[in-house]
Amino acid sequence: MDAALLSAIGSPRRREILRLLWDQELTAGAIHQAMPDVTFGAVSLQLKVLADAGLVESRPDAQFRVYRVRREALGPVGAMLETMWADALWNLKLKAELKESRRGPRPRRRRSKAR
Amino acid sequence: MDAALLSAIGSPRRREILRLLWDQELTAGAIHQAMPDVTFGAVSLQLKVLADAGLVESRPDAQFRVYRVRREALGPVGAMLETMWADALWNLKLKAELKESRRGPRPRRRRSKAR
DNA sequence: CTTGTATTTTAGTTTGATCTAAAGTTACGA
DNA sequence: TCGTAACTTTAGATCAAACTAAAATACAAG
Repeated sequence: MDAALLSAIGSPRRREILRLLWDQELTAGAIHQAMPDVTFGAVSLQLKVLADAGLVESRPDAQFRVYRVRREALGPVGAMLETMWADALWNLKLKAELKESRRGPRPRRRRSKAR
Repeated sequence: MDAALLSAIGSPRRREILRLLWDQELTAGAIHQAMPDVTFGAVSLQLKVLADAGLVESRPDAQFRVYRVRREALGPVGAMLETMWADALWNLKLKAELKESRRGPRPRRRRSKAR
């Protein structure tokens, strides 16, 4: 219930992750597969922000790392998010919103392997 | 109850304004007086963001413009903010947090009048 | 120990958010 | 109508969030 929580859920990208994790545990890799427009590294960084804010936690599981939401940390905001996600209009807006809110460099061509 | 609300309360500066307005109406000028580290223009811009998110509204009053919080738009988040503000520890942290989270240019010396 | 897979961390880049300063707008009152 | 006060908007500057690519780490299994 502090400022870090509020700024954590202020980011559409992080809300996207929360939504994926809302009713299932997922590995970092699975989260990344569901977010094809960013690199694995970017997902990992946002997971760290969420973890530092206490909104998600992870445990090792063989060679994987499994993430889950800590709903209790969200308090009443959890219900708000659920309402937003249940709203069909919101779903339609999601893609546009993510595209709009993109920051950072555009994808670059991977340098072709030196031979 | 949409994404604009969540990103609006994600900013410490805007939460500071919400707090000032929480239990009283204030003119834009009065808000600025309570925030001596930013210019009037910056306050006005943040008030616009809050108004666009539906979190505050304003009405003209003679030569002034009076702002007030629309608590109903905040839903359960309002109670969360109150809890945060009631927490004495949070109060101690406020100044440091604002200093840390500053963005944009540092104040420049006002150019001395050409003579 | 080596190889491969999963993830984190680092270094560097881009862009939007936030700011300042100044110009523009609106409304009151002399 | 003119001036002034209150506020908003614009143009430009700076900073940190969010990204990419690549290097580093962790850990399992052969």
